[in-house]
Amino acid sequence: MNKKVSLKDIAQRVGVSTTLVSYVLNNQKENRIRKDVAQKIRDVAQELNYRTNQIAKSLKTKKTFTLGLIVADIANPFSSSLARIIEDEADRHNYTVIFGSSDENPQKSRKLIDTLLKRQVDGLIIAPPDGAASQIADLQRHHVPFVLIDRYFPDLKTSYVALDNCAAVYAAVDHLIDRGYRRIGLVTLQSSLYHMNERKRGYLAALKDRNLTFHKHWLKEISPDILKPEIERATDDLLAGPQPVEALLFTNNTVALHGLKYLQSLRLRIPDDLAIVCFDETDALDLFYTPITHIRQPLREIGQQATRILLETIDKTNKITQVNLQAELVVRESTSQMVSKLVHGR
Amino acid sequence: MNKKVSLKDIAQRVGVSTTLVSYVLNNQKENRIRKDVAQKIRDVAQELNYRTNQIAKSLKTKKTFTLGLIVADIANPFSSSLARIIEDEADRHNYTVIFGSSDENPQKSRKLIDTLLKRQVDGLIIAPPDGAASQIADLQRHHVPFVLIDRYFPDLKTSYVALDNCAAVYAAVDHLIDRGYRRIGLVTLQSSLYHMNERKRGYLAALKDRNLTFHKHWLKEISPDILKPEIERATDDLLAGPQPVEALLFTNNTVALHGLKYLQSLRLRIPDDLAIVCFDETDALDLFYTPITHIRQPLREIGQQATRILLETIDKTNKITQVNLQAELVVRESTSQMVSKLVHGR
DNA sequence: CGGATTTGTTTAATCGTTTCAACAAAATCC
DNA sequence: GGATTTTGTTGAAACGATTAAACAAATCCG
Repeated sequence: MNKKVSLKDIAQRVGVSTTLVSYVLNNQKENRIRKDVAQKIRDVAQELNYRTNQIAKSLKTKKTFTLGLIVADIANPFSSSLARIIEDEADRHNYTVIFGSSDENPQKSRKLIDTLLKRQVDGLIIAPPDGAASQIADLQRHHVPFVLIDRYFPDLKTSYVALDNCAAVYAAVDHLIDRGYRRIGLVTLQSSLYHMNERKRGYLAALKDRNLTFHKHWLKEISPDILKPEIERATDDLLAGPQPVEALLFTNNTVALHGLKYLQSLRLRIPDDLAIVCFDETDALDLFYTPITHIRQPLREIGQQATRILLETIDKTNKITQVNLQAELVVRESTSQMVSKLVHGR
Repeated sequence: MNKKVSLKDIAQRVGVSTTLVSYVLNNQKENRIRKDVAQKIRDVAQELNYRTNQIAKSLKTKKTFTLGLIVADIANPFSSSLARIIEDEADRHNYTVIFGSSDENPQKSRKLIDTLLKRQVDGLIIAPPDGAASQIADLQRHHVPFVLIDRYFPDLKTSYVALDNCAAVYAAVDHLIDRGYRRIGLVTLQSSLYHMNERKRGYLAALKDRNLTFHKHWLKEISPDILKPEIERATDDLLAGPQPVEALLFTNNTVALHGLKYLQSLRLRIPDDLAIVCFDETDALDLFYTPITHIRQPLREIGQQATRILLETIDKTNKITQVNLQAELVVRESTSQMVSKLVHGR
């Protein structure tokens, strides 16, 4: 690699001090510096193809203009869409983003936080995995600027931008009931994360408020490690017996994807045999033969707000901001008014 | 934010020099340092929750252990899957990744390269957009370690890891012909990027080698800016007239997604009305009602090799490595043996 | 005209590390 | 027992920038 050009090189070439070069290239003390000297410096900088050493600058100024982003898995469209929005929003303020995937694993998350802090990121945007509460509390104790996204810990008074998950699922289940479905199943992930519990809570609350008795075998909690087989078994279960569910709600995009694939392979007709609601919007949903009713998270809003809040926190340390956003229920044909069963069933 | 703990703080607390602390924490001069002093230093470091300031370290050592990654769009599953593989591979060597999306825009790409170099990344992995050849040549001229992925410039002697795109499409078209299809359309992106041309070349070569005359209206080149309407129009075109195409090949995942959505909305039966091959593998494909024959890129291989080559380049400057990988044609039902038309047509 | 002010530039310290060279004290050698 | 080597530690310069303070020269002002 070519020796890199430093302020000193420019200074020598022009015959001035590095201080002066620094002032000129940072547009400081403009009224004090002779125009011709300034121009000369700029010219030489250009000519030598000078590029600020941001590392040196950061060391001195104690600011890296870098944000750390921890998502569950950057390969998951939910994470990567969010990452893209955050990237753009950060860029708008001249920040760049270092990212890492925690794989829902608190050890990895801890290691990532450590790595990012060693690199002196100015702040963190974190989708914390299950079991990361103590790490987050630590961050707070050390006054590291951060914002949680997607998930948060209700016991911890931290900034976050998240969805009102309970309301989101409540609305979806309510909609199913409106459309005539009574036996409604929920396929969700085993997790003690608050946001996942909220989804469960919304489901139960909606059933209760509409006076439907809940049967506990309608609620399937899947181990994230053996997702695919468990989803298939859960689906089989829900559809078996004399009283199969009439509608099914998948509580995130991964579960939905595997679930839909399986339903496809069973040649089930949606919504005639089974109504479907999915959490999260993915390109994939569009390719399913029946357009799928789904819960759309305001990703742009989440990403932008999180970035905005983080940048504010970085600037003036104090204050905590908590944002709860509402999901949108996008109604499609997978939850059309239930007719067939009415005809047959009564 | 709490004042951060530095080597000096530890040194003062223990009553030794920062030099000694540095040696201990970096496991240097182990045989020279008294065991009890070393232990004391480690204890205090732990107690104060010391975290190396990687910025300072990097400034001194001229190594950031950071890779810059430039993809077209991190929100695109192709990019994000690759990003994830690169992240893991980098992590295995204690590197972290800063990323940016170029949106296929050479200005953005130039700006990203600049930003990343200012941050003194040790090397770059780049999927260069159309029109970025000169930027890449510049990098080379300045001996910046980098590897291109997915795309490259045949005129430039740079390291890259890419697919043999010509062979990939050739095999797909060959397969279609084997299965009895004769009128085969190609929907691709307008682009002067070599890899896209190669896809076109593979298509034409396959037709030629099998003695099928090519009709130029079978080849549709879409403007990336107005993707959706143009794909729909192209599809309409290809299916119109007395001699509609019998098979269609979409040359990347975005085109495929929009194309399939549109075919879905037309209620076309795949493969009876039209056989389909898609470039790239996505989760989305699995939800289409007919399993889709597709060209699978060896993403893991691409990401791992690119990272490996980059790290090698960083270590011992010289040598250029060019890797051409073969795609795999995953045959599914969307290209079943053509029967219907045979019956009707003859 | 001479002191005060303004103009244009430089000196030097600093950020938190690393690392070479120096050094005192202890151990070894002849 | 004095010279030499080894052991354990420290001083100081350096990385490439920023920035407060100092300073010389030019200009102003009464």
